[in-house]
Amino acid sequence: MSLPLLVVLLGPTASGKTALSLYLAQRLQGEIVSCDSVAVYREFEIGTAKPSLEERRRVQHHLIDIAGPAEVITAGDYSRLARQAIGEIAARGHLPIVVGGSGLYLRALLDGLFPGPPRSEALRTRLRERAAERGPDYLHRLLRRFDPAAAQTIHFNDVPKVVRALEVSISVRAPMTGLWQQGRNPLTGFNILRIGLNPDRDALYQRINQRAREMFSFGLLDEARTLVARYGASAWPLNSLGYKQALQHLRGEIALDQAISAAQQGHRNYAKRQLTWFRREPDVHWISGFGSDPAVQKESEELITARLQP
RNA sequence: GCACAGGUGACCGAGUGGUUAAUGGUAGCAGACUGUAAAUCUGCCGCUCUCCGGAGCUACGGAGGUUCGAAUCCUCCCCUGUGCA
Repeated sequence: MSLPLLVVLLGPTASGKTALSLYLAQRLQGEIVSCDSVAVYREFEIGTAKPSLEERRRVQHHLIDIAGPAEVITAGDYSRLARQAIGEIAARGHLPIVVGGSGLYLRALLDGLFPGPPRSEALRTRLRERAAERGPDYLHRLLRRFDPAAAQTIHFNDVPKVVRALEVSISVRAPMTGLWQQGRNPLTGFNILRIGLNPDRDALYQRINQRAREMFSFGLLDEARTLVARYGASAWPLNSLGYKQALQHLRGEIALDQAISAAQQGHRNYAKRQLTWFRREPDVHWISGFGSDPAVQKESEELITARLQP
């Protein structure tokens, strides 16, 4: 009895994951499970390069627009919801295709997270207040007491990770790295095929530059303005690439062309980080090219059909 | 044409006689990443070789000069900006 197939399509922003996923879903009776930490939010449209409504009518999409702009979705939330969606798709006899650029979300989905507590806003605020009083090293020194092993791995400048480790260690009353020993809760029951898109770096950067510029000409500023008016400037996803720069311009801090080039640069840096993350992902079938390229689409389709017929 | 100001490594920009291959920043490259991850953080970053301790070479517009020693001082030349003509 062979396990149902789960296709995972990964790659940096602007590598053509959407185009490829639409092609594959249509050819192979697939449904798409987005793995994108910003596309989960409604009303974030232009800056997220979500598939269009027309595309979403043609192919069933999941995990897009599942939360309001003022809500917070975490890797844990994503993992649970995505697993549910994948199970349902497989039960329907369709091919689940996970399409993503958010490395942590993908890992949370495939490998799971350690059995730790979710974030605690109250604890975090308290920690940060103390840190403000007692200096920048304070949190890391504290972590050395609560979880020496974690303190060893986490750089003292990496405040968010230090805070999370403290948050876990304090609320569980045991070192976080001890919990890690219990392992993760990986996704089971599927035969996973990972396909990675890896276009030429210069070509990718050019495409990113062009796309980021288009976001502005397609109305990113208006969208950002509306979101701020409705949900306030502190809505978390407004910190995302493109939106952040749009807001800086709306506040009059930078000129429009500066906002555009900052957004382009942010996206380029992000793409590079994604590639670093995905290089560590096991068993990826890397294809060098864009997902919009027919040859790449053909090659991916063949990879999948080879796995479908045992 | 004259008067100022200035030309520094891919870019911006400090340095104004000696621990200077040259502070910072940006870009770029590489890496990390266990519940905000489109976040956050780390390393490398003139060239060549390296037993990774280091060794050699080339560098601050160009050419000369002063000096034990110059990106830093002097002379001439080239170029840029601003002002006056």
